[in-house]
Amino acid sequence: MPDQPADERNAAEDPAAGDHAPHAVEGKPMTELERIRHSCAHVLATAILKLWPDAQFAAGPPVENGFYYDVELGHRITPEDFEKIEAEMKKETKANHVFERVEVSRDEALTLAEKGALAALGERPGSPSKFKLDIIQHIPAGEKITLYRNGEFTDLCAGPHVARTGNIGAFKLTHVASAYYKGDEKNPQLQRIYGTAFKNRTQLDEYFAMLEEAKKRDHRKLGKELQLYTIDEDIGPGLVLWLPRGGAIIEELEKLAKETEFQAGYERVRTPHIARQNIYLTSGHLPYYRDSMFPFMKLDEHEAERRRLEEEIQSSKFEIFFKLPAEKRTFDSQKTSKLTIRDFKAEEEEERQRMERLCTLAIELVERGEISPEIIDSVELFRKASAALAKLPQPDRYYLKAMNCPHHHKCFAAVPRSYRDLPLRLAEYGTNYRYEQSGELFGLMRVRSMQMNDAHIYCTREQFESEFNAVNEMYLKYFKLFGIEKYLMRFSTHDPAKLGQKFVNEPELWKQTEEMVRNVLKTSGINYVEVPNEAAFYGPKIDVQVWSAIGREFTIATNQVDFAVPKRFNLTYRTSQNTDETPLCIHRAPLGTHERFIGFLIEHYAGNFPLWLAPEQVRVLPLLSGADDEESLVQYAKSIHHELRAEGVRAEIDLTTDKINGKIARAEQMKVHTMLVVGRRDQEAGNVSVRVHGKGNLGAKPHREVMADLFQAIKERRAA
RNA sequence: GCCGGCGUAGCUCAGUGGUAGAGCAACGGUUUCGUAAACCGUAGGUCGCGGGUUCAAUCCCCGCCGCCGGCUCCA
Repeated sequence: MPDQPADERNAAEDPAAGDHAPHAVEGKPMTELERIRHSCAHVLATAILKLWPDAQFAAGPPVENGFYYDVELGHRITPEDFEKIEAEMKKETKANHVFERVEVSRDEALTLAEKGALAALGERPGSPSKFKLDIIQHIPAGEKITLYRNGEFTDLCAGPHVARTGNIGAFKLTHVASAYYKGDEKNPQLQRIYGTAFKNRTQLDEYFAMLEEAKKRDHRKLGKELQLYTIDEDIGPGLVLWLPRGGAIIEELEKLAKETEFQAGYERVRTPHIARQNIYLTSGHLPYYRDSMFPFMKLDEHEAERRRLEEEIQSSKFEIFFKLPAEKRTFDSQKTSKLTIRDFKAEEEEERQRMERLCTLAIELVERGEISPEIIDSVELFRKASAALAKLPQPDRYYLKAMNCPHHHKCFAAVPRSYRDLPLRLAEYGTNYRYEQSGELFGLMRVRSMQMNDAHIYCTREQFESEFNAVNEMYLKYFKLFGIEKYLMRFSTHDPAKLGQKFVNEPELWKQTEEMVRNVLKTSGINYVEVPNEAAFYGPKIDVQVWSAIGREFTIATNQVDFAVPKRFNLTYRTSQNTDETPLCIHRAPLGTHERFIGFLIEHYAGNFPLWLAPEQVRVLPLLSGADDEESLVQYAKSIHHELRAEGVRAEIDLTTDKINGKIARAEQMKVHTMLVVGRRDQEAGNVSVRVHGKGNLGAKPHREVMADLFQAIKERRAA
């Protein structure tokens, strides 16, 4: 990275880098590969300056699979420019310049930046290195400031670097995108040029070959090819239509979840997709997360009347406002960016009261003869319309639910609860709708409608630890079943300094629950990291990250402790001492949402689902020629097909008269798990010939044996 | 939401300022055929949508919608 720690922080926040990314952290030495990439970023900047001398550079760190450099430049760099830039870079690496480290004082650094000589080939009078200037100003006092030189190029940089530009073995620019300076959308947008570099050509080639492989696993590509799902723009972006083959996977996942949860003592509830506004005021979601929810549906029997009155109020407001002397217009509305629930509810009322004060003032002024009496008409109109509006019944507002908790809390509250009822575990594959920003939508991974493997566990403090542990056990069980080896639990905790602001003011509960969660994680030997200051406002949480085979990282599931919202809902149970107590709530979703989880599974399995999950488990392929004497062979094939269907196996049969090679090719392309080839020879011997996707021809076996094995493999959810 | 790129048949893609093609899939026919594609034929498109420039627009310009790569965001 060419810059000082300010930039390293920036890189550390780069989602592309990820927490597992081996990027440089202050105080930790860079790996050799990182030094190569970091140095290559300097070479990139050098090349860009040779082509466009007025380029201004910001940050250029190594990231997970390469490096980037952010540049401000009038010319819009496109991939067509890459060849040109790479040619210049080549010259620089061929020249084999030394990376020379120079320690400078803060003043020297500032002077150079003023002269435009940082991230530059020399001084550029009149165009200071503005981003570098800003970075220098953010370097903490007392910290060393260093420059690195390679050839003509000098950059502000904490290092380290490879010894010489020639040590960068092989590199390639990959793409260009835009990024805000320091990741803040209020800052200018820069062009971010991505590239990658390796020790040698072979490794670079291997990397690109790996990318090609990864592309083949992309869930969007496979999802289309395997006819799992579609997203139709007439239905809406981010709204997934599950086709029968994808629906089959959903069925299996739900069967799995229902079995597992039943055995773990969960009970299932079913709740509607919408709810009235009030519930989201109670839960706190509406003031905080209104932007992520679809706009409400308004059911208003008095719509026309209400609109008329609102217009009257609006116009009389303006009349009053403008007829008042300027200095009396104390109209400034408080900024509502930090809405609390109460504020939200009271917003309209406060506005009305503000106006009412103005009305009273107006009347006083008229009485004192300070202003013309015609304002009285407006005041009367305003008061009349306001009163009439207040009398109208409030319209109903319904929201699509963005989460299931409020509905489940109401299920808890519907029946008087005793400590004997706890823990109460309410589960539902709930459908949620979230209005994600358009630019966020991404295949199945980020959608606007989703179905979540949700449940809320209501328990006492004494029960908490064992309940939380049981949830974790369930996660581990699922990881094993799906062969997920690389996972990480991010345990997000609170910052005591922010109690009452970002986090509910319950210091004891925070401490207790965090300690209990930590205990569970430690004793169960789960792979986790603790992330301070990232908890939910109502309690500590665990985000479960897994990595797909193409190295994409996904937060697949979440597991949260909630000791605040149940209180808001006045949820209580009767204790053995005959007092009322608020339960703790554990929110958990081990299989996340169908959308994201299946998206993950597609990439994880590369579309080659194990038998129990495969959309089409078996296809029967009779060897047919279309001749007249094949009737009994057709019957044999059909009987096998029927037998499978009768056992609930997703089996199809291919009765076309295509050659067997053609039938097999089609079945393989759709990644059908097991193909049963039946010809005359098999029929006569009571056999079927088994072919398994990815394993090829396994030869003829007795029909009964094959069936029994298929049923068994499905029943035990065998891995392959 | 922001910056940039892209949008041609069900799918993968070619193509041009003079209203469009290929392969696969589909459909019809022919084919005695044992483990990744037999052969012939037919049909299929308002070239994302709307406006503009032009004698003429799928192609050039503008707006919108959608997708892709990033940024921001992610209870």
